Amino acid sequence: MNNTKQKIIQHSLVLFNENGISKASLRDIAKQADISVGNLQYHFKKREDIVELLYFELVDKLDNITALKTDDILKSFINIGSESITIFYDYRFFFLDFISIIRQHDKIKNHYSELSKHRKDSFLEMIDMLIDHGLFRKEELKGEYQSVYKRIEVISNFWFSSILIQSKTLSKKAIDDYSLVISQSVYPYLTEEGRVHYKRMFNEQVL
Amino acid sequence: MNNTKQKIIQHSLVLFNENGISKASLRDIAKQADISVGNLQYHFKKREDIVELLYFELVDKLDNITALKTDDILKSFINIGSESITIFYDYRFFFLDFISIIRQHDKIKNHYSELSKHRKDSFLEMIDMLIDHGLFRKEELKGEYQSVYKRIEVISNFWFSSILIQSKTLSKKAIDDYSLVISQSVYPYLTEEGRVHYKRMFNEQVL
DNA sequence: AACAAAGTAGTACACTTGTACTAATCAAAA
DNA sequence: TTTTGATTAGTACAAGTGTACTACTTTGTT
Repeated sequence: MNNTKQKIIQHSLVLFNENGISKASLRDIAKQADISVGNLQYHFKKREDIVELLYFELVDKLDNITALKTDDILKSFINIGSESITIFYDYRFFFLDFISIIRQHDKIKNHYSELSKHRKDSFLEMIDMLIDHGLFRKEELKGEYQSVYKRIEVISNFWFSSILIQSKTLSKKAIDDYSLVISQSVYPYLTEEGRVHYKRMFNEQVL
Repeated sequence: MNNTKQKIIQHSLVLFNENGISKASLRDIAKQADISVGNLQYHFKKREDIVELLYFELVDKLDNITALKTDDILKSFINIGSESITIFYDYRFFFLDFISIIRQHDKIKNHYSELSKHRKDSFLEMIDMLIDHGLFRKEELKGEYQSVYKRIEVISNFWFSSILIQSKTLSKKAIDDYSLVISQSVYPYLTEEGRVHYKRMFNEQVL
């Protein structure tokens, strides 16, 4: 990608993450990237093109999460979550402005919808494997693990928003907090054997 | 409250809920309420005053959730959640624009922060009661129920946002979906006796 | 009836925004 | 070297926004 173009999206990302998309005017971005507004417009015909490009950058990075095939399947299950949220953090503007973006970009909306479906399928597949390995218990309610996924989905999409509501700023600590909350949310579904693994992984103090 | 003022906030709420705060200009609101912009400005010096007033309306309604002291304590536990989310729905603009509101209104941010703390305390008290009654199991991880609350908090705050990401519009069905997801999220913490109650309440098909 | 206060309408202004447009500069190929 | 196309800067404009301001109308009190 062009050097200038690179500079633009790089600085856009910073501005977006800091104060939200709506607070970053084209003039702000141009100034930050140390180029003229005319130049900015030359590279991005429409303002929203920047957002789209950043979104698909995010998607790319998510696609490249390798399952990290450890022999410990529970560990890689948890790892995928951690890696995802780490990428989310880098593009947090997207999640902080989720609704307004979705309302404006049908393309992004549709794409993310599809992406979520895939992620859900992968999740459920992984759960099946974990059940087969005797680490997770079987479903006791109808659609129980779908419901588990739904919860994790909401929490991951809006974790940073949730943090920002209560604290002044957002830091990388939010990533670890997320991992803790998610792993704890999964704990009750573990079998005896699964809990042994869990304990080993987190050195969690089981009461 | 004044009749005109009432009309303003009523129509503001509709517009806000439909397309988000940022898409509702003062002229839009005035037009919708069938008054002049001048008149609108007479009643609300600053645009943000409307938002604040609506927010405190929401808070008022939340305060008035009576515990509905059924003899069934599990039922009233679930009921509080349902009633909350029903009120949330009426003021959904607030949750759909959560971050931008928070960024703009320190007053609201601080207030909601406090409110959340109270809600958390109430939640944990209720859990203690449920444990005492033998319906919930004891904590097995450190801060386990705090983590449960955190999850419920995020999900309730961003449930409607989450729905809107995937579907075209928002309907009251979202309320029931929420109740299902939340009750399922609590199920694994129930004791044997608790699960009997649960089954009775929801006629849930336990596999 | 008179009058003060509250309520209402309409206009105007200053500011910001996205973006269209033109001219200047640069890079590279012929 | 010339020339062509890509890149950059700067200016201008139209639209929309919040809000200040003035004048008119209604209401209620004395």
